[in-house]
Amino acid sequence: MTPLASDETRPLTLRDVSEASGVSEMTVSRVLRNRGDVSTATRERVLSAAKSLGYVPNKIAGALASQRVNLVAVIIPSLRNMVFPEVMSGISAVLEETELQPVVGVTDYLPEKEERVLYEMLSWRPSGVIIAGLEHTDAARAMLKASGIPVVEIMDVDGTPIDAMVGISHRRAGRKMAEAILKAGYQRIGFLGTKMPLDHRARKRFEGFTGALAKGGVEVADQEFYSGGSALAKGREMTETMLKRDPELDFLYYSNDMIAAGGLLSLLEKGIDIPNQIGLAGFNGVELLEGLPRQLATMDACRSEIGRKAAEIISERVNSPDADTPKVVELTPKISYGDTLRR
Amino acid sequence: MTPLASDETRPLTLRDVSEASGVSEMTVSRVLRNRGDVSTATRERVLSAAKSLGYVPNKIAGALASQRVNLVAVIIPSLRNMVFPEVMSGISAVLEETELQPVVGVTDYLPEKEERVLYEMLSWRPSGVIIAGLEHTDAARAMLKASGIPVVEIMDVDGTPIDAMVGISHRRAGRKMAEAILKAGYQRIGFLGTKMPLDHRARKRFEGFTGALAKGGVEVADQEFYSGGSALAKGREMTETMLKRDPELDFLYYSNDMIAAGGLLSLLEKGIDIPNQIGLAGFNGVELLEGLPRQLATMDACRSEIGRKAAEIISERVNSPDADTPKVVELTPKISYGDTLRR
DNA sequence: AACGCCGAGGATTGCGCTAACATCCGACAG
DNA sequence: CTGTCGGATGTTAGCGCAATCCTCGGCGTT
Repeated sequence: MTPLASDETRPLTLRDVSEASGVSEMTVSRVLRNRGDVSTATRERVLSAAKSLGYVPNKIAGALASQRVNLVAVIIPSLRNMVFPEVMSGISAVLEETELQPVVGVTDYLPEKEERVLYEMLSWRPSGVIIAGLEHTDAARAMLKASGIPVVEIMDVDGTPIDAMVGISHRRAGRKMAEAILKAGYQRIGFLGTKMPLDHRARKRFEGFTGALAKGGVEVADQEFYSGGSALAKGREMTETMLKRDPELDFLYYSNDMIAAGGLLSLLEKGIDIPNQIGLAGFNGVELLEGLPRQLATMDACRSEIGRKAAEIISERVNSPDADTPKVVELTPKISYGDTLRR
Repeated sequence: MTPLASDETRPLTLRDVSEASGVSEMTVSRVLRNRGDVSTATRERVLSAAKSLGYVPNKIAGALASQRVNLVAVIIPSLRNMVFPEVMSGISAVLEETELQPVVGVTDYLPEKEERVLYEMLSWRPSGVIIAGLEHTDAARAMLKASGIPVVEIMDVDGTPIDAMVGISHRRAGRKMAEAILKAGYQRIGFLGTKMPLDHRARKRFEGFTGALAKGGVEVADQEFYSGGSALAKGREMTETMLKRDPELDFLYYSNDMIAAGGLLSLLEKGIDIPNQIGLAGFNGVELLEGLPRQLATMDACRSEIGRKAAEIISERVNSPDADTPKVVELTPKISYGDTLRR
């Protein structure tokens, strides 16, 4: 019970446990990993010795010796955008059933940082990589190819994967929303979103959106972009700015739900008739929306499903390297009209 | 430039680079780590060889050989509560200046999972541990003590740290809010929060809160607890339930800002006069609040500062193990009255 | 009684790298 | 011309574990 913690903590090794329990290191190793035949008697002796010493196996040594590392690198742009924690949940949920473990790296939407983080992670020789987006530096792409491990690019399927990809088509998502908006009879449409040079998925949605509008003979009447700050507050600000500039707008399409929620609150306060005078739509289907005064029109990005599928692909590939797992999984976001988009 | 990626990818080692550049493995190692004297000529030869092969060092082997691992384990209950990503930001910001790297483990607020996650992380022999909360299983506590590495418990300082702690006093936070509420003349006070058996910090706030109310001769008039679901929606529901049960309430104290925001939206829709008919307060000071129709009264939990301080302690301890770093850092949350708490 | 088999456990080797020491060589002082 | 110093490199020996192969003894079979 009492961890004896040798006087001045030389770190414990298998040898310590083996000496304490009178068997060879190998047997201790077998017991601790539940591998190979060990009699119940010695197993128990070893376990109690390990416990009383407070021994924690050294995975570094274990991984080096066995050439197996049960880690999956997960590389995402940010943790502060709720989208990614939700993807993580999906990943964790699946990996928990396996012996694999996710390890997160954050890129802050910077390609060079992505490259650095990737290098760091690969240097731990993970069993697989899940990485957000299809856009990477050449070096990053080369590393991923050369790594020889399963790589799943997630969130987006508008492009060519290095290995496999799981996500939705953001172009199509933008298009679908544009079609729904036109069908509902809106005409004068504003777009509000993030500054897009680094947010490829928002850009693709925008492209799909404007493309579909164009097909209907409509152009985006006004645009507004932000970066940084409280998304809710920015949504408010941008909405007010835009409506001041062009009071005739009858629809606002936001590149994410948070700014859309800000816009919604702002318009409601002004007593504007939603969805008749102005319609609104966001993107993502975040949980937060459920508590808003009106159900915001949005499009579910299948976040948790993306995480789950990606993790499943990695897990299968790790367990049976030659089984042919899908290379492209395109999920279909469904539009939800809520109360802010006429039907 | 072209990663030659030997026909059927035997993973690259130092030896491959050493052969490709005609120097010993040791020299390659020195170059790649920027350690020791190497002439500029060979340095460049080695670097270009490494690059053209696409060599990525193996940190597993490196860590085993050098007995040094530049990882800091960060163990938190959840990523879906914005509090923790914000703490993470603080940690990352500081660690980025050092050679240390954070690795996140998530416990889902479950003590046994915390224990498992901790065991996993310690088995990678990190250089330090940052762990949320002061409440851990005996086994977890024992592991941390025995690990011989710096341990910083964060978020909370109401208790005794294993090694060091950085946070705020949640009891005091609850007390302060109670005092502000009483001083403003509110009398009939409701409390709404998470089910608390596992949320020790919410519990401590509640204790401090009721304690201070008691001193003012007031008791909490009604309580309501939730778990799971969209916090914003839950805040709405709970608020409505509670007011139906006791329409005389004149103040609602929520254990976090998200449910408080839900309550705020709900009350505003009903046209209730805030803060005169009913006052509201939350806890955390989340960024989201900035976009709400009213500025919610809250108390800043110093999240990013906690992360930064914790990371600084770890970093200092790693670099100079005997320098005496502070063992307890108590930050002082400041109350912000906003528009929902009379002054 | 001879044989083989299997469960239980030990001995050896090496994973890829770095610490620590050893070596080599040219420069420079005396 | 010798001694010495230090910059630049190589050599050796593990780090802590798991793969692999090995030993040993008991047991059932024919």
